[in-house]
Amino acid sequence: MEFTVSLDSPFSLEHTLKSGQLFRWRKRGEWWYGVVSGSVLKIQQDGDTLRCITGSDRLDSGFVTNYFKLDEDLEHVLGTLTKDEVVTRAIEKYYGLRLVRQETWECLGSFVLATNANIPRIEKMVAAICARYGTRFEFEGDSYSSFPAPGVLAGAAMADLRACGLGYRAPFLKHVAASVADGKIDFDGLAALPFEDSRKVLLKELLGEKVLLGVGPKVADCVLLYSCGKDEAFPIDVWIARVLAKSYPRLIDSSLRARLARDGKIKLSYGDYLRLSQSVRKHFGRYAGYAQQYLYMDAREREA
DNA sequence: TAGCAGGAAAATC
DNA sequence: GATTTTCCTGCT
Repeated sequence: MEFTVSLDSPFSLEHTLKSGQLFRWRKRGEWWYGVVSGSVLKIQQDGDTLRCITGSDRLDSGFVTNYFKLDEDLEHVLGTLTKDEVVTRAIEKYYGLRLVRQETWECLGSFVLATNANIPRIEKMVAAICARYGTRFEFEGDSYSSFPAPGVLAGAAMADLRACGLGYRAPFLKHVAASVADGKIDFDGLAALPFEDSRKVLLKELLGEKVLLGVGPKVADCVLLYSCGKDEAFPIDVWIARVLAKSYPRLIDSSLRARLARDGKIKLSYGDYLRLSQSVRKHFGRYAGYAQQYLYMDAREREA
């Protein structure tokens, strides 16, 4: 199926797909190829038009609009952020970068793998579990695999999971997959809850047993921001922590600031994370997640 | 709450 | 080629 989507709000496909939210997009020639919802979405931006070619009728213009959140007025969103030189420069540089709305299970499964790994490695791990456990299909003569269903990963042998290069993350992914397969997390309900409540759901325990092993506040924030439309979520990873320490010290409470100055290294305890997260969300406002994504992109590109 | 381990691969030296 | 770092969380 082939169609176009006209943009009436700023959008940069390139910045969005390279911003570290998604792990399954590759550029070949002028086209971006992604496996989304079990089919290939092939897409190219030409000014204010998106050209799309898909392998499934389900991936129509409505789907694309929803996936890239094109219904969200980016100018308005960025206008609400509390500006300063640092975030203003990042926004100018990567203007059009948008948060996406990916499928919650895939997002959760992917970010469980993201602990202590860099992006090339995460992409490799995700590709490996898709190839090993996903459903294979063809598009334009090439072979692709869907992101595996939770029930499939829940039933996977630990040794096979480890063989995908997951290391110590293998048992976490299996556990999370089993919880999801057993319906212990109400994904649909998440979007309807206030932000802090939705995060509590992802971090919750039942009968003294953690429901989602390997999911702490950072991963929870990623899931809520990238798949549940919680635009106020502000995931704090090592890159963002460095940006905050360098450019936003006044958002960091004195105790943490003192420890940062003392040992230089940035390690956030659970309590540190929640306090800092709240402080930063209060500063940037209800679309804080957009500020986070622009700052993250800028910090990473600067390094490269 | 603080300290540490965890597995493997990428970055860096 | 060795060492350090890596979009962190769980356990004690």
